[in-house]
Amino acid sequence: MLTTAPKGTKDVLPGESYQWHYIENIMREVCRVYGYDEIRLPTFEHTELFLRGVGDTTDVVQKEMYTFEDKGGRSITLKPEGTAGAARMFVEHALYNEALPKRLYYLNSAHFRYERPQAGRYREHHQFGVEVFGAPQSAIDAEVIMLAMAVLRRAGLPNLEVELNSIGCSKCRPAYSQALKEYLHAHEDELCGTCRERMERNPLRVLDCKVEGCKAVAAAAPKPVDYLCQECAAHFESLKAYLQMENVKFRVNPFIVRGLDYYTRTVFEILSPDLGAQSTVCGGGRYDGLIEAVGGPQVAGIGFGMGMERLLLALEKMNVDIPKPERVQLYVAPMGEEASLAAFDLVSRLRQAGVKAETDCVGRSLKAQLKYANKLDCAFVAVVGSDELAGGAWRVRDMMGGEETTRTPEEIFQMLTEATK
RNA sequence: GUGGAUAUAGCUUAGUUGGUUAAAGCGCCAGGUUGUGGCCCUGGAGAGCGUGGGUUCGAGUCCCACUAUUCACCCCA
Repeated sequence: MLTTAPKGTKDVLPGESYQWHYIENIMREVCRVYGYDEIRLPTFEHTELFLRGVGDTTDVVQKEMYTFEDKGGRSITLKPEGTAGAARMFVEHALYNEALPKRLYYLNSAHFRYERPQAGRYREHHQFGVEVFGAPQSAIDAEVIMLAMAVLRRAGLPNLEVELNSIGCSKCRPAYSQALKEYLHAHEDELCGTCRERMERNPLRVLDCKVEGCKAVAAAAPKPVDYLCQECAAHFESLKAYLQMENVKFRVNPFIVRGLDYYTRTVFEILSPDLGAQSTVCGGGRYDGLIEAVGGPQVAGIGFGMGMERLLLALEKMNVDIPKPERVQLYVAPMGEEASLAAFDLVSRLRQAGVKAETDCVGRSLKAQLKYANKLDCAFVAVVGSDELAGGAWRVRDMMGGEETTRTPEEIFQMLTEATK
């Protein structure tokens, strides 16, 4: 117990952190080009925020939140998703008074959901995500989807599928809900137990039930797309036109409705079909009513979340080549105390000059040091003993070929600092 | 929350029909010339077999429970 990480959590080991850096750099770089600014938000929020923002009928809120009372008697929840917190920040700091739209992103943001872990699903996972406030036009929907695709493509992920849907707005939703409920009532006996329950409260969710009987009912059910009001329909058409113009392949999937209540109009998912059961790498949509729901003015919003562990898992499954971290440029192998001091000094100078260098600090024999340097995959090893100290020239071994030259410490310093320039 | 699978050294595994001090490869450490790596050789450290019960003269090997891991459902990133 003591030496086991809690269920559903995962350590990033020293040999794998470079993979995170790889995707983080891509995310930052793509966001830079698209003009998105980074935000960092708290890991926990008042429980109330998620009840109001995400919706208290959703599975996420009802059964997956890590909620507890703090010592001051407040109900606190570790964030299960990122958008509600961003909306809260937007309202709290009155960012709607600044130039809109506000394009924002976050990464390595920890999210918590109490679920049974499995491949690509953790109780604590990290998301890269984007939120844009104050842009109701469909051009932003297209931009956000393209940004997500740009990140995934740059990371090297093949076989991506974009699935798109529109679930309408507060104007057209009631008529649709009505029609859907009537239809579902007529087919109630064909539905599974859960669907019969949620049919009243949250009928949309029946559409993506995976039970065979429900799938059959859902297949013939009224679709949100057929009930869109004129504005929503136009918005959706326009989004599709943007994507087509930019050659973003997508498929309209009338069954994606997403599990968070704040979505309006556009919802989308990006799938990596080779990922197994948890194939959604990225999911998001528009939330034009959320800012108001958390107490702000009426400001449109759209965003997505991308699972970083899932992206990494997909890259691994697809054997995507991630650039290895920089090797140690020089290992200095001293023999004797005096040599150790000289070695320490050269290494310090190299480090200050930005060269990745290392020397012995556990008193190993020369042979053992060379073995160690070999394991580290060092480019060069410099050997210093009493002879070298006396003559002023150290032996420098190229670990690739094995050939040795002699150079003064100053020459070694020059050689390596030149190389990094 | 539901269902299935698995649980032996740091890692990957072997452990015959239950029977002496639990085995191998990799990795780690040290040697194989008194100052030289990657190959090879030798030696060493390291598990008492997930935990707790039970059956038995005797269990890593059988039974039960628990826990953990894992895959799928559900949900979602």
